[in-house]
Amino acid sequence: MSRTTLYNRQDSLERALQLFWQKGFHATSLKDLEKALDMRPGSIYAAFGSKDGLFQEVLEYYARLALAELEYTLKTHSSPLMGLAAYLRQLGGILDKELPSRACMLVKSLLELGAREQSALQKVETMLAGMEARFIDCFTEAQQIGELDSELDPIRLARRLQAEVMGLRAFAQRDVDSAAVHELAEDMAQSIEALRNDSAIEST
Amino acid sequence: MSRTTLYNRQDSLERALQLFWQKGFHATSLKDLEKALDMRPGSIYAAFGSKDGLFQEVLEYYARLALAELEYTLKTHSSPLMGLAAYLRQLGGILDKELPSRACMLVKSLLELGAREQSALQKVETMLAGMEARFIDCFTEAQQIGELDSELDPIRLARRLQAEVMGLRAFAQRDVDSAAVHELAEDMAQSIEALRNDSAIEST
DNA sequence: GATAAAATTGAGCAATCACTCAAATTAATA
DNA sequence: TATTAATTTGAGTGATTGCTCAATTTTATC
Repeated sequence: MSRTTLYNRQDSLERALQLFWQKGFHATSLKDLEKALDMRPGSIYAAFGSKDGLFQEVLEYYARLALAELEYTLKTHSSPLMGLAAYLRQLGGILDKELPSRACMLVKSLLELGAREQSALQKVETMLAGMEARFIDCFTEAQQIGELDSELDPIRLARRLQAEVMGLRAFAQRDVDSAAVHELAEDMAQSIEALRNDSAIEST
Repeated sequence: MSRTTLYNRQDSLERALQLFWQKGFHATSLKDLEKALDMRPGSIYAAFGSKDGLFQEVLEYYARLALAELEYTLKTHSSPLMGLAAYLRQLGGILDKELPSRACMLVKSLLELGAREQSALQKVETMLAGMEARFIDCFTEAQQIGELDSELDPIRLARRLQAEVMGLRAFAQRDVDSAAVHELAEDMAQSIEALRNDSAIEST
């Protein structure tokens, strides 16, 4: 009975991600996808239902990667605030890597998608809320260990940080030097570090 | 001889701006434009050459408005830094207005357009550089009147501010409360005000 | 009112869009 | 090896894309 799928789903998502991330949803045609995935239209529709369906699965894949990267950076640093600062500095090197786009794919989608792609847009919103939630946890944890003033609002700080990341990556999409983006990220990282309590700094 | 144009060019640009700003370049069809401008395809092409040509003229119109708004805010405030802070606070109210999009149309275009729209993309880049240049002038002037520490780099501050504006407006495109955006803008505005020299603050 | 030049029209072009489905192919089981 | 069910194929669907141009309409001048 049956026949095992020829195409590796993860691999297909990876290839589709390259395309969608670079060109956006509307500018990516099914012809493009057929070529990139080396699949015929029928196979694509059997596997993913529609262009929109494939896009949404790609979005989830992207968000999973993005969250994992943040998680790794946080884990490999000594404290929440130092971890967030490192995350920003890491983004400062985004022009050196060879990526489909410097801008965040969630933000690209947030700005591009309209009411006709409401379902995907909702997914984007949920994922951005997830990122914000992770930032909130960071600041809350920083307060609990005495790294951050307990008077400050973790939610407000998290939103500010998310806006900074969005801005940094949108700016990096401009035709600018790598050095300019590094400097920008450095300035943002120092703003995070400036939030640290003196006592927390002494213990470093 | 001759016949005067029936359609008002400025009015057409205004209507096209609403569409392009809301839906983006790719998702806006000529059918959409025909309806919005109440013009038949031939007239549109006689007046603007192509969809891309119309889009570029709309971009220029948008940038002119955006720069004028910044200029007005700067002029109606007591100093460069207070003007920039006011500009940010003003953006905090963006959710209250009824605009085609909360995101900056230049940033939307920067993230959406690809190599196939290279000419428009170049225009976007130039206009963003123009905005950055205006910010640089502000910080430089602030230094000249002693409002800003002369050790600081106006270029670096300007890029940071541009990234903040990009981030604020991208964040505002999310499904969030007006209050959250106001708070975010307030925090950014205070970061600008924190740059002011003590002597400048005393003289207020 | 006749003339001429410019502006506007809208049917329709070739190309591309996302997508379908009957037929062919494949692989696991009997 | 034959059977069977799942997978893959790719020619082709109708709709929509950006755009053209011959014909029509309009207005300024004589």
